[in-house]
Amino acid sequence: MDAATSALKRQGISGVSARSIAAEVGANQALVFYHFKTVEGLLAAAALRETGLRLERYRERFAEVRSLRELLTVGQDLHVQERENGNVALMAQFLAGATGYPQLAEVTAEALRLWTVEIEAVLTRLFTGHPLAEFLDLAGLAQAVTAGFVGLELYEGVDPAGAQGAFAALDQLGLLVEVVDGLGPVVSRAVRATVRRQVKSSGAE
Amino acid sequence: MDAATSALKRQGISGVSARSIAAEVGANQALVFYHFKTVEGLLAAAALRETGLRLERYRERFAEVRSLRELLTVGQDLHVQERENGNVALMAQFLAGATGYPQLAEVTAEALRLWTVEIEAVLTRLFTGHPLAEFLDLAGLAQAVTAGFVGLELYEGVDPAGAQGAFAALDQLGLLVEVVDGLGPVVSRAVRATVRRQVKSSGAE
DNA sequence: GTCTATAGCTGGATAGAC
DNA sequence: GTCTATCCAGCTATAGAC
Repeated sequence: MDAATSALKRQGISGVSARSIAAEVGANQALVFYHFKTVEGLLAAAALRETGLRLERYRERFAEVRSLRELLTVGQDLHVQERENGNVALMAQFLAGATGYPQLAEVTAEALRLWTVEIEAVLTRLFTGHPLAEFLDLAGLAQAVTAGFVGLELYEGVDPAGAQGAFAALDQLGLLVEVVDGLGPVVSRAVRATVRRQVKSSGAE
Repeated sequence: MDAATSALKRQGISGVSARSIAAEVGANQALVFYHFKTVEGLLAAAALRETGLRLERYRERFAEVRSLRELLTVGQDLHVQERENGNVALMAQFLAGATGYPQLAEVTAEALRLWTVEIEAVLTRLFTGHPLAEFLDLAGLAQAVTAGFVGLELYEGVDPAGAQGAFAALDQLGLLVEVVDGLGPVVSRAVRATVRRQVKSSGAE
């Protein structure tokens, strides 16, 4: 499975094969079929195992997050580290492989779900007791965060400077939100009242 | 080039070949090499042409956007339409193909840049005269929006319901932002002053 | 469980007829 | 510009020795 992931990182989904994977660890090509039945089966197994490893590694960090900007910081660390390890390219390959490889599509969805659950837990913690909590769909936002992160990862794959710029802009935006958020109870109440009115009239989806 | 994109949509980067592309239009496999030198060359040419077509089609819509939520709406329309046409899967294939196919990486970056420019123009229009305009990095945010959109597209590829949830949550968030934004000059001035102070002390990146 | 060997296929790419 | 024919490399998957 290690060989599968590293072959995928190096050669992409279109270059990977039972042979290239086996060569990665100096093993024999036929073993892939003996153990995993098909190449796709091996890739799927490797994907699930890999996601588990990554999640374990970051669960602690997630638990320590106390603000949106801290979440972004963890995201950035994760981004840098995972990129160095090549796991970003890996995700791209799985997403691409989802077209035409149903088994791969399934495990990729499962992997993203696992990340989303983790993020939703963080968001729930952050917004417990927040005046606007009732107007936010945290499950949906967690999905948006996961999706956005995936997008940033892939964006960096083809335009590193652009991704940097995006992260910086988001950090600045996070700062803004925090400031607005910290304006105090008077503003907070005003916002709350206005939101309630507006939400009613516009019919929040 | 039409054949190239449609083959890519149907079979993914790992399934595409000079033969499968040629078969798509009942042409001969050797023509790929005659006209484009390599398969990768054909894919790159097709990518650029496709991006141009998409952009033309949405430039008008972008020009009519008057708020963040309208931008999201256009994004959602774009999302639905492009997904129906299979252009989402296409983008995933290009991003994945960027690993190991340098020419593909280059044109993919170029395509994303073109979208980002378009979005930055919209953001600039939206935030001209806005009290917080000076604290926002619009170029970076445009990149973040493009990246986020790509992520959502790919997310939907493996988990359609999840992407729906993300879009809904973002819409709700957009509503919130608009409400806060419309609180009037008093709050607006307070935010501005506070932000200025905070930005100075924390040193905005 | 791991190997060799091999069948059968599909791929990129070229030469050359038309 | 489009085709046929072809070379050769690489692929999945299996059979069977060890």
